Amino acid sequence: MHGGNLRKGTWLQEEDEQLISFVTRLGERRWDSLAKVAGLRRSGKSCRLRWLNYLRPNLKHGPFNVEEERLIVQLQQQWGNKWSKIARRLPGRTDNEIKNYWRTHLQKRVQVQQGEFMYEVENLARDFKNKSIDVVSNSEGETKESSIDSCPLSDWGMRNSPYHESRISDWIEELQNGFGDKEMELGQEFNSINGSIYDYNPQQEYDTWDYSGFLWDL
DNA sequence: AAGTGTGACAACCGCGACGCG
DNA sequence: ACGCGTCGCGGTTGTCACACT
Repeated sequence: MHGGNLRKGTWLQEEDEQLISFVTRLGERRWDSLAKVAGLRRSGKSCRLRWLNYLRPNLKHGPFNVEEERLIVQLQQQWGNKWSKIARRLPGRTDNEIKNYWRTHLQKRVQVQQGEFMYEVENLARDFKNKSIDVVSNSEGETKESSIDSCPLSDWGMRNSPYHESRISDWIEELQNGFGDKEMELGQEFNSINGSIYDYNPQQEYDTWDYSGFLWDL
């Protein structure tokens, strides 16, 4: 097909009406032929896109609701930019619409929200580190250096024990059982901090929604 | 009021997959 | 098996409206 005489850009109402009329009669196929038969100076691709994204019946054209937003973010994280696949889970929405909505509305929100989550975790970790240095100083009369700054967060819990325990929970337990009141108090504090970071249940699948409560308020 | 920046959405483009003769 | 036309997908660009200076 020669593209020299083809129209581009925004569709006119007459073109839409013409397209609807011919797709209804001929079906959603052979777009190049359909465009010719319909007398549309558009490429088959352009006709197909226009039909699928805007003219097809049962399309929703309003704003996305919260449930749809949640689903988009969840599925995007699960499948990546598989917009057509994601679109199949949102009846009445098109891949193009979802893709645009993701880029203009959701992507930034998710990035901000994830950044804030990591900020919170790092604060807790820093707090935890400071307390651990205090306790070690008190119990052994010297301060041992923590390697938190050089450790990835995921490894940090395992590596940072001043007793070089392989399990940080053992350390917490030891603190709570073996020390005096002051240390016991600290141990409980550790436990509460520790719990917020390390009470990881492998049976539970963590995803964005487990730590993104405020995403929808942004 | 005019110029500029930004966000939202529509449409196009390139490329790979698929089906058919 | 191969070539060609068509389709589907994801990335990118164009356009418009509105906010801001």
